[in-house]
Amino acid sequence: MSKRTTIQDIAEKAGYSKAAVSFAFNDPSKISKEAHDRILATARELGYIPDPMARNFSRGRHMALGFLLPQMLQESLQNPYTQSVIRGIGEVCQEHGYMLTLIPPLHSSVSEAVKNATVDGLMTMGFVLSGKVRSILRIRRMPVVSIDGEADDDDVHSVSIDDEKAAELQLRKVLEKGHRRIAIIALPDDAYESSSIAGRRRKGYGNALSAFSIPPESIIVSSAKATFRSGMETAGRILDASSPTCFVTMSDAVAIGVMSEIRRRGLTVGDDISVMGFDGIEDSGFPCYGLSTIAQSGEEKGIRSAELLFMMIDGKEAPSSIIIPYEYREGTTLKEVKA
Amino acid sequence: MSKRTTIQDIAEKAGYSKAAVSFAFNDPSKISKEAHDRILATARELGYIPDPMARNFSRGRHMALGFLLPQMLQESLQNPYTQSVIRGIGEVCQEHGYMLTLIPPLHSSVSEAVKNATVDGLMTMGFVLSGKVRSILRIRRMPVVSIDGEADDDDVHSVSIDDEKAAELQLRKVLEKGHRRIAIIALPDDAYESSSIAGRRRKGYGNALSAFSIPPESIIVSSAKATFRSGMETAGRILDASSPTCFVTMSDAVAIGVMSEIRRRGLTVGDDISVMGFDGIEDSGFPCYGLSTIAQSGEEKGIRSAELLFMMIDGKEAPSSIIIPYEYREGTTLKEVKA
DNA sequence: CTGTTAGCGCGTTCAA
DNA sequence: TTGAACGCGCTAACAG
Repeated sequence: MSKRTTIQDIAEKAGYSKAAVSFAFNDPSKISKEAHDRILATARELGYIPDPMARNFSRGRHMALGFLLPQMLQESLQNPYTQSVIRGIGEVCQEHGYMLTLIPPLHSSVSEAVKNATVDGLMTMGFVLSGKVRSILRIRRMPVVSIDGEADDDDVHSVSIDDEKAAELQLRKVLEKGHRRIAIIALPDDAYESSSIAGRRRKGYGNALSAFSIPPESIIVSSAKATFRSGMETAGRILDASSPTCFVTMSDAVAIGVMSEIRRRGLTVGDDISVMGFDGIEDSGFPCYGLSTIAQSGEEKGIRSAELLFMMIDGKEAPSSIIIPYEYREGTTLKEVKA
Repeated sequence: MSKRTTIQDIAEKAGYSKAAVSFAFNDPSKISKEAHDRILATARELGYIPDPMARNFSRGRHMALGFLLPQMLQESLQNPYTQSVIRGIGEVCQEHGYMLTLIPPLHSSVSEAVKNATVDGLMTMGFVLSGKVRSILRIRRMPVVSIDGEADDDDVHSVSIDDEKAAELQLRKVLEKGHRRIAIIALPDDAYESSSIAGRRRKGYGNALSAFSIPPESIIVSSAKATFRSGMETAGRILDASSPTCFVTMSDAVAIGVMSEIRRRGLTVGDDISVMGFDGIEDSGFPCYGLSTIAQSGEEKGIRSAELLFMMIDGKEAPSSIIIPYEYREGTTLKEVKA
């Protein structure tokens, strides 16, 4: 197995210096057309492609953005909403000539992963960064954008919607339709903190309830991972034990699971039991069978996050927090409660 | 903005050589416990983390596998089957302490992307690598695994099922149920080649048809991208123009779209029109409402591919082609044709 | 066994 | 157009 062809080999064979070869590939205007031609011809002949890692190393750039995966690649990637966010990020990366690196916990450790990540910036979605991880990021001077994360933070910039208000709107719509036997399926609090997305939305639910003078105790609240299956299972458990007139979920994926379980039991979504989702994954081409939901553009979140990250990487002034819009999307799964 | 802390700084401050510092992080057994402690303490104090890029550069490894995205990040990532493959890859990466890099066409060029990809190996799914790309890969000595790609190839190893046989089985099941007015929705041929996945499966369909002595002309064949939306639209067009008793698709995503369109028209899947899928995405937690399908494990494909890649990276002997099993999965969407 | 020296990997880029 | 320094950590060879 012969050694790789290096810039040196080309320089020698072509009769120029390493610098000239480098220019031939990066800035032909700095050398003569003749040199340029000769060098490229030699490169083609010997089969030479500048080693991207060496290149990145000397330029001090990785040409990749990282997406930090909290735990299981499994769950996160299963959610169509996450996918649309990734798609948004991917678009921006592509424009900038960047790659997108998925970073799973390295040997089960997020901090190890962050220590070793060869990326110019990092994004995270919906989970609270531990102090340890943040300190590593600070030492590495790595720009971070937290999607759906804590809003006000010195180091970590964020992109999100106003989750409290959005959740309040969501529940208001349900209450306005007369529902009182409501089952809320929240996202798991990844921390017990109220700064988490689930915490903020719960607060919004509280606001809606008190606006309608409804005691929080009358509402069934459980939580489920943002997957279809988890939605099915949770709905199953709830329906075994009680009979809500409406399910309110914090994610469309869960809502779809709930709907599927409702149908499995021979009931009709909408007429028998109402369902309210959150995310608006129909936008990403996913069939949602008329799911009523709070729509927020995952793609836009991804785009804005990546753009934010690139601003930081380029040393430009960047807003510490971006709030994107949301809206109630009327569907056919939320109906007036039966008398 | 002060400079990053380097191994040099730690060496000086701790009173040891650079080598000692390096050992402290990589192979503590080569130095005394005392030195180890002092060095790590100093590192913590000054805020030092070995630069992963420099590390990778000197070790000659990227610690990342690449997943080449043919065109739009959009479509590929939208398909639950692709996701399950990625999940499989992710698992293996995690075990090996590797990252997974998604590689979109760089500035719209796949070859540019491949030239610049900082990964130790590459995977591709369901599309034929151009000669140009292959030559780049050869020059870069980059191991490649093609998932669902060409089977027999010198450089490119592959992981797939026996698509021809699987497709034959799929159509046989449909024919056995008495269907004759059949609409096949194939995948687009990404090349006009019969070596493509769509080509191989079409061949299988041909075999099934001739086994039943049915003229191929009596079958409606169209093609659609592997997305829900595309499935809906294509089904819509077909139903506007004709009335098949059964849809046969090359992907569950399309099948789900078809089912959704059938329902939208007030018809019942199974009783009015049968639907047959391909992939078995239910395994990945996706609600498929009893879709009859040819199941192949995406996760296993991902796992085997990544493992294959790691063998090649480690210079071990690796099989040039891996065939994984598939099976017909009976559901409720394929029924006996009405008399 | 502990620790050091020195050179390497491969392009990039500045001063000449 | 080029020589030489540089980026940063790894590691073979060697000395105490």
